[in-house]
Amino acid sequence: MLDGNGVERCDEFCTHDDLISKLRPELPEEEKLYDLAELFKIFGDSTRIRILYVLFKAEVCVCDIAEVLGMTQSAISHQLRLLKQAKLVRSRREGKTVFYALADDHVRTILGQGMEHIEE
Amino acid sequence: MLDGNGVERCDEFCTHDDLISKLRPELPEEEKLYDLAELFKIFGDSTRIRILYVLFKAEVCVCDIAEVLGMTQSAISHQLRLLKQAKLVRSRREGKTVFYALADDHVRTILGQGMEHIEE
DNA sequence: TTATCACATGAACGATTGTTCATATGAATG
DNA sequence: CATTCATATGAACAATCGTTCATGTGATAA
Repeated sequence: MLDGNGVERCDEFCTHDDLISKLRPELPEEEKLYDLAELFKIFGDSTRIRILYVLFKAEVCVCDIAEVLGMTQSAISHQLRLLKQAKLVRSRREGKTVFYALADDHVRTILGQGMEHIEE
Repeated sequence: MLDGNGVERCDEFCTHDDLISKLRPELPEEEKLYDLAELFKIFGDSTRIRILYVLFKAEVCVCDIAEVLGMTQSAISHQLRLLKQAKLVRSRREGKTVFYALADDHVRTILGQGMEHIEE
């Protein structure tokens, strides 16, 4: 499956060696591509998407998110943890309550672009 | 876990009923949010991200993608199928060879925005 | 301090997902 | 036609992921 395995490689006729040697160095670092996939993985769950849309316009506490989405506080809290680790949301404590909000307009843009795509 | 379950709900004091009743109707349709998550799920895999970046500038055949990424033709083909179903890539047949390319600039924008986010 | 409330977290189970292997399709060539 | 080559696809297994349940943490108030 790796290079040099003749069985899995195309013939000389199909494999455009010059194209390949040109493309390879133009790719971003392997690690960045991995991190990028990890980022989109966070967007790739309907519960998290719904949470992000709840936060689209307002700053909301965990309890209210759970209430709006009809899910347990625990499930929401687990997802908020992932969203925060990915820096898609930020949190602010006020007494016993913790308010969450979208981290920046970057998140809004990505959500908007995605929404445009599926509406085509 | 659904509404009306007192155990899982916050108290009156925490639950901001007016905020909730204001937020709920502002959310996009449940189905759209689900579809949006499905879209981002496609971006959320490093193999697919790498394929998309191979296609970022050039139109490339399946065999060459496999060669550049050092993976089997089968694995690449399976992923290209998902990418095409999500309309992130388009394909063009030329004899025995099938060339793939990014579907539109929408895809480029989403990739670019994501890349900016992780580089912050 | 003790009790209560809002939220966070660890373990575990069921469901989803990506790869491999084997095989099938579809196009060109002899 | 039969063969070859590029690609597509089905089944199956390992690994990852999201939820639930139980419990822990941090803050307020009595």
